[in-house]
Amino acid sequence: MVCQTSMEIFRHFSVNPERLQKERRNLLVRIIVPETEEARDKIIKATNSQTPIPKSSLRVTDPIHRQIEDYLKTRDLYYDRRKNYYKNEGKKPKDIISVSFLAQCLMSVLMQRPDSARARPSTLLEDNSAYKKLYHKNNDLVTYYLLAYGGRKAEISLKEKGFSPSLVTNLKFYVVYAVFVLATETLYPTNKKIFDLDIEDLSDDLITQCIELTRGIFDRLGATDKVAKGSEFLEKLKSELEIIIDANSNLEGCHKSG
DNA sequence: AAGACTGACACACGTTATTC
DNA sequence: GAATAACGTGTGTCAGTCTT
Repeated sequence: MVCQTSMEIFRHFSVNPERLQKERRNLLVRIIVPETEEARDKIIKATNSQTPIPKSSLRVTDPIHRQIEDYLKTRDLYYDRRKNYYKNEGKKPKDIISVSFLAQCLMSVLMQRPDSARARPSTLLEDNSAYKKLYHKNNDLVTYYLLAYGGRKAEISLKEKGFSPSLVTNLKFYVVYAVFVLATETLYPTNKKIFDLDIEDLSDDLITQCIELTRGIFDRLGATDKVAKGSEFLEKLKSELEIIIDANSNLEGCHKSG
């Protein structure tokens, strides 16, 4: 890709200005200034189609991803639609949300598939019906923000608690799922339910509770990669979450009647 | 049953932080 | 300010699982 090449050349001569004198090679560059963002993305898509690129990464030219990027930016999260764009802008890694990470959070919560998010992240995105469900144009952008925010917060929390890198990857999407289940009080959180949430609903306490819950089940099942990729973990987690939800709603019932 | 596909892992490399 | 340590990133291999 030309922008990548030109970027590298610029960096090279920025670091080594003296080499500019000796350099005699030429490079033909065609500069196109698109009128709109849509046109720009079409060009990217067309020029990239010469060399095969996985479908999932080409999807990021869909309008919905630009909308997500624009929205997250207003909340100080940076959606890495164009790889390394925000890194080059000097944004902090913890504020940069990769396309695949958001996708994994989405499938964990909206499709209740943390196992797939952990083990087979791109497979689901290749499937058109799943993709359309996760990135439906009617989904409110707040939903994407809350999922990105909650996902990143869970990830950071796991790291801060000193969990090993592999344990973090094995647990994080289950934690994200659990957090949103308890926050929305349903095993099957929808866009609508998440939309009604607030940042404060995704508290440190809730995340800690979910980390302990998932960790406990994971350990009991053997704490291996296989467990994190399999289906039993999710089943156990769901049934324990259901018990907690019931207990919470009974508690509320008592408060209201009493 | 085979092939596709995944993340973990190890490693090399470059950048940033720390120390003296 | 240089030397060193710590950290982060990219790449390739590998074992294991899921899909067909």
